[in-house]
Amino acid sequence: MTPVTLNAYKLLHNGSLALARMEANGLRVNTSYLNRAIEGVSAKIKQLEEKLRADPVWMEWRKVHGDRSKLGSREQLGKVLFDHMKIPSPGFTEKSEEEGAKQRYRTDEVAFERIDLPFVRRWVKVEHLKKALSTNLIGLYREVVDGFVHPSFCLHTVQTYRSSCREPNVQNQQIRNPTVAKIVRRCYIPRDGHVLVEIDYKALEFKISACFWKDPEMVKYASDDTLDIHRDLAAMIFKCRKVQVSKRMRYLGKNGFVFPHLYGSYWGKISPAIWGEVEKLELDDGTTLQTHMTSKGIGDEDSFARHVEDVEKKFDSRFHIFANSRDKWYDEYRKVGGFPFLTGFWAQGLYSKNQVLNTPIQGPAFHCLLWSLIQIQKEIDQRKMEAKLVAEIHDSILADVPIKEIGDYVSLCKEVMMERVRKHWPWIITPLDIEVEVADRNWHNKKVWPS
DNA sequence: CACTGGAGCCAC
DNA sequence: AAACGTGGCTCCAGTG
Repeated sequence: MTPVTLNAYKLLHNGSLALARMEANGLRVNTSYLNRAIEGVSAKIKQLEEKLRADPVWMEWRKVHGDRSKLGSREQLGKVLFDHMKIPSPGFTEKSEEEGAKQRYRTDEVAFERIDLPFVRRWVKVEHLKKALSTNLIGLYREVVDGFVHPSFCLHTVQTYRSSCREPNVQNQQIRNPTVAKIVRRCYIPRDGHVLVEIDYKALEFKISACFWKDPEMVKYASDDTLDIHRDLAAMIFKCRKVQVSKRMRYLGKNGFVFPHLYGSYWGKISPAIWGEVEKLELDDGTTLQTHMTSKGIGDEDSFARHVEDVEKKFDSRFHIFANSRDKWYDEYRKVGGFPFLTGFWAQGLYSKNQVLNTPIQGPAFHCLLWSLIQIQKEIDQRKMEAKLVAEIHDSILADVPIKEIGDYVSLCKEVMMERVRKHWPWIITPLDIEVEVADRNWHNKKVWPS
């Protein structure tokens, strides 16, 4: 892949300079909290592991694996549960299917979910804590210098010309699991007299998808504040009214259906995961989602799969330009051996069909953020502001801003991210919108900033 | 002992 | 026919 236009070259050049400034700034870390968190979580893990070792399942484990027994070994646990305790197997991993490959049981969370044993429940809990401890807490500790951490942001590693981040990766700090998110994100704090301001583009990838496919119905959807594609698809999938869609249901609409479908997955692959969640969810009136679905004539996994297939058809007939353009786009790639980006790059070489559908959206979506980041850094310098950009997470910018500059910083970002970038790239034919969050104490306690 | 691949989990 | 994309990071198992 190559930046084939001057603008594309400049974007990477100036982008690297802006990211370098960000790296130099660094994020402030609450080191005394970090130390306490490491101690606290370690103690909790130790305590839970003692309980695990007192459990009959551990006796069985010892019988099977003897002195080689390792509490952290998924493979060993799989053998204990599915071979020796005769618990129904969740099947084997994908690689196991390959010629001559070793047969390994699936040992992910879903595989363990339906096993109602205290040992297994506790084991999964310990794994969550271990992940937070080793990756997020100790991984951070290792990189802190004088109370600051300076992650490396790269523009040269990602196939789609997105960015990546390492040592530590602050682009994958936990946020979904509330308990763990709190432990992890409290490490990151603003400088004295500052707050952390995080500004993200709302539904950026869906909007860029609309711009890319030039589907009028998609553009309409992406341009109307009162419409919400993820919520509306959740309502269709769960056969309920839009107002009944909870946060979790919307999440499933977005990550369980809309994105997978936009990037080439299909009902047979995505419906089982959503169905698995139906059992756990309730509607606002207290009825379980499962009961609700049954009352709508969808009582099992198979009928749900057919229903999702139907939703897919409705999605494609509603956004028919999107649905019908995809094959043409892919055929053109196969003829030419490459494809252009809206941002002036050219992708050349072997790509799978789904990569050909995803890359021209994922890349340019990030480029909107990168272009904005460059401009915002430039303005901060010119205006001699004290605000410091400290991180970027694909569609959001994290800054460490003096309290007295919050107003100026937010209006600067609004102007750049919503107005100027559209003047720079006229192919952006939907409005762009942002959400502002401010954290006065740490990255975890961020609150939506009314605007 | 260094290294690699598999499996899994975190984010967008 | 096949079947969502991009990363970083960790632990374990196995190899030389």
